[in-house]
Amino acid sequence: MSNIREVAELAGVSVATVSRTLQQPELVSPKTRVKVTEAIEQLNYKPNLMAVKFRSGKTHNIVVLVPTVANVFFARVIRGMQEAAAAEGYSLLLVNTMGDDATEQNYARMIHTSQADGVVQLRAFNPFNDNDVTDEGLLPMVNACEILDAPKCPTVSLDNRLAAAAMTEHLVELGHQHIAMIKGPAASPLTRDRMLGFKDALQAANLSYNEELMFAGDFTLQSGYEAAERLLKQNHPVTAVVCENDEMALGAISRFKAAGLRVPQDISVSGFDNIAFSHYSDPPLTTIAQPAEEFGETAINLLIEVLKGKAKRAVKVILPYQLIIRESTGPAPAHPVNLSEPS
Amino acid sequence: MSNIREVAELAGVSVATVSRTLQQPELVSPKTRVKVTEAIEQLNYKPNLMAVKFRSGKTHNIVVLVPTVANVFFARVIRGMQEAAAAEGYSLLLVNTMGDDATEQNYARMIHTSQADGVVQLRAFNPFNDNDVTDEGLLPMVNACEILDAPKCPTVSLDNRLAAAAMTEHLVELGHQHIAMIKGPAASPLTRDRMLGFKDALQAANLSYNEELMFAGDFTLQSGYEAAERLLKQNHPVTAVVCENDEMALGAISRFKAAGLRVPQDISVSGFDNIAFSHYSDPPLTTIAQPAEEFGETAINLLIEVLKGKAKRAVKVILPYQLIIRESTGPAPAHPVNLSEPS
DNA sequence: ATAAATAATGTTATCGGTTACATCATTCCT
DNA sequence: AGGAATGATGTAACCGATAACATTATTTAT
Repeated sequence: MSNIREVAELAGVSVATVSRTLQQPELVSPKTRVKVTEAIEQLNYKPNLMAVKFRSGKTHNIVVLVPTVANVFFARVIRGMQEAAAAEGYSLLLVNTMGDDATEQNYARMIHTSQADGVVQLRAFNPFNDNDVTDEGLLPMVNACEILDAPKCPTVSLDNRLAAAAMTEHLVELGHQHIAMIKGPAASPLTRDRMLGFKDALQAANLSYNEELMFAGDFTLQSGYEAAERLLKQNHPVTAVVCENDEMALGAISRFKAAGLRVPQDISVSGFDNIAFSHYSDPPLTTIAQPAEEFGETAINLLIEVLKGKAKRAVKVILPYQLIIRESTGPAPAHPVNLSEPS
Repeated sequence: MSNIREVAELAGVSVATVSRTLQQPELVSPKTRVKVTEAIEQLNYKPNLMAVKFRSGKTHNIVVLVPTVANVFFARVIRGMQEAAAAEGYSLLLVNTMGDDATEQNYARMIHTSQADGVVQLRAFNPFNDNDVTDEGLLPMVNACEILDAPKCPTVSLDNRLAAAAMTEHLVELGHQHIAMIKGPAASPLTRDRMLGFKDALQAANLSYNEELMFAGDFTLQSGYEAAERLLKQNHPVTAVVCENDEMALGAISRFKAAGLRVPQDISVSGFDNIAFSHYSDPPLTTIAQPAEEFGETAINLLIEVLKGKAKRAVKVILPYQLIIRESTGPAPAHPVNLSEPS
C-alpha cells in the first residue's frame, strides 16, 4: 500500500504539495497538480483515512442505537439516515441494542474513545452522563422517534398524542363506544403519549376510560397476538382496538380471526406506523403513517449541526402524521358479538 | 481529553509503562500497575482508539453490504452478525446498498482507505477487483445468503436448489399438477438455484415445465402482488404457486384474495424464509425456514479467520433448511376454479 | 531596477498511541 | 564475588497524514 511520501517522491514534490493537491487544489499550480495526479494514478494511491481521522480528530462516524433492526419502521428510518449521512460524508455504525441500557452506554462510549463523533438514539434513554455536554450545553446526540422528556439534545418526533387522538376519534365517529388499546411497554414515553391521546379523544366524546381495556405488548407481532388473547378472555363488549403499532395490530387481527371474529364487521383494529405489510394484510390495516425516512434524515442533519457547533439549543422537530383509513376499521356493530371463546 | 503522556506523568512512569499496563499488565510490577491504574482513574483517561487503530493498522471494522435493511430476513442475519462481531471485538458498518453495484464498490473501497478490515457481502456481486486478494489468494470478504458462482472468498449459503425442490415436492404430493413460480430477478444465482430445484421436482414427478408459468418479482410485497396479477391474466389452470420468498408470497396471497380466490382451497401458495409475519398471515404461510442468525454468525466468524490469515481456502458452508408446513398449502382442488377475473 | 506583494512549494512538528531496543535492577547460580 | 539470566522500566522511532511556518519563485507596483 503506497503512502503520501511515495507519491511525493514519484511526483518530485513534497508531501505537503500532495496533501494540498487533494485537499485544496486551488493552492497548487496546474502543472504540479497534473504531476501529482499522475503519480497518484500510477501508484494507485488511496489516502489512509484512519490516519486522516486520527490526525483531524474527526471520525465522521455516527453511532446509531437501534432498539431492533428487525423492526420494519426502524428499517425505513435507517434508510433515511443513511442517505443523509452519505450526503455529508458520514458513515453510520448501526447497533442493534435490544433496548439494553448497558449496551447503549457501552456504544455511546465510542464518543470518548474517538471512534465516533455523535450518536443517534431511537429510544427514550440517555446513554451519556450529563457532564458529556458540548460547549453549547448539548450532548453529541440526537434523539428521534421515541424521545426523552427533558433531553439535552435535539429531538425529532411525531405528535403521538395528537395522532392517537385522531385515530381514536376516527373510531368514535364510526360509532364505537367500547374501545380497547394494545399499548407498548409502560416505561416508554411514546406509549404514554399515545395513551394520553387515546384518553383525550374518549373524553372529548364523553366516553369513559376503562383501565381494564388497556393491554400491554412490546411492539412485536407475537405480543399483539397475546394481548388480543387476554382481551378475549376479559369478555368486555369491545368493538374496536387501537394498537400502538402495526405489528401488534396484525398480531391481534390474527388472534381475532382465530377466534372466529371478522375484522372489521365484529371488531375494528387500527395500527400505527404504516409498514409495508399493513397494505397487504387481510383486511388492509387502518393506520397512522409516519414519515420514517424523514425521521432519519432530519436526525442526521440535526446531529451534524450539533457536531459542527452550529446548533445553539436543543430544537424539537415535530413531523406530521397522516391518518390512513383502510379496511380494518368499520362501523360499530349494532349488536356486538360475544368476544369470549369457549375454551 | 487526557492522553497517555499525562497519565504517565501523573503516575511518574513512562508512556511505555502505561501502554503496557493496559495491553500486557503481566509485564508490569504490581506496585506500578496500581500507580498507573490510579492515574488513569483520576484523569478519567480513555485511550484514543482511532490512534490505536491507525498505529496497529487494524480497524476492527467490518463493512456489511446489505441489499436492503428493510428486508426482515436480512434483519435477522444482521442480528446474528452483530453478536458474533461483538464477541470478537469487531464493529459493523452496515450499508444499505439498494443492490447498486457502484455503491457496493464504493464501500468496499473502505478496505483500501484503511477504514475497515473486511467485507460481508449479502448479494452475488464481487465489489472488489481480483487483484485485491490476500496472501492466501482470498478476498477480505465473506459472501453469504446469495452467493457468487466462483467466489474468491468463503461463502455461507443454503442449498437453495434442494430446498425449492422439497417445497415443490410437497405441493406435488398434495396432488398439484399445474404449479407456477414467482421468482426473483433473473440475474440472481439464488433465483436460478431455486428455479432449478423447482424444475428438478417437476421432472421427478413427470410434470411438464412451462415457461409461461414463471413470473419475476424483486422480493418485495408489491412485486408479489403484481406477479400474481399477471398470473391471473394468463388464465392457466394453476392450482399452486411457489414463491421465492415470503414477502412475495404474502403479496400474491393478497392479490388472489382480492380476486375472490380462497387460499389454499382454490390455490396453494408457498414462501421462502419464514419471516415473523408468515406465522401471523391469513392463512399462515407454508415456507422454508432458514437459520438467518446463523448465516450472520457464520459469515462473521469466517471473515475473522480470513482477516487473521487463518483461512487457507475459500470454504463453502451450507446451512440446513427446514420445510415448515402451515395452512397456505393444501390438496389440489378436484375442479380447479377459473382464475381469470372479469375485468 | 528594486522593493513589495503574492503565489507556490518545502520543512517539520504533531496527533496518541505501540513497540523494538536500550538500560538498569534484581535474583540466581557456581 | 562475579557473571548470567531474568524482570522492570525507559527512550525514541514510527504509523500516515495535516498544517503552521519558512522559504523560494513569480508577479506587480513604483
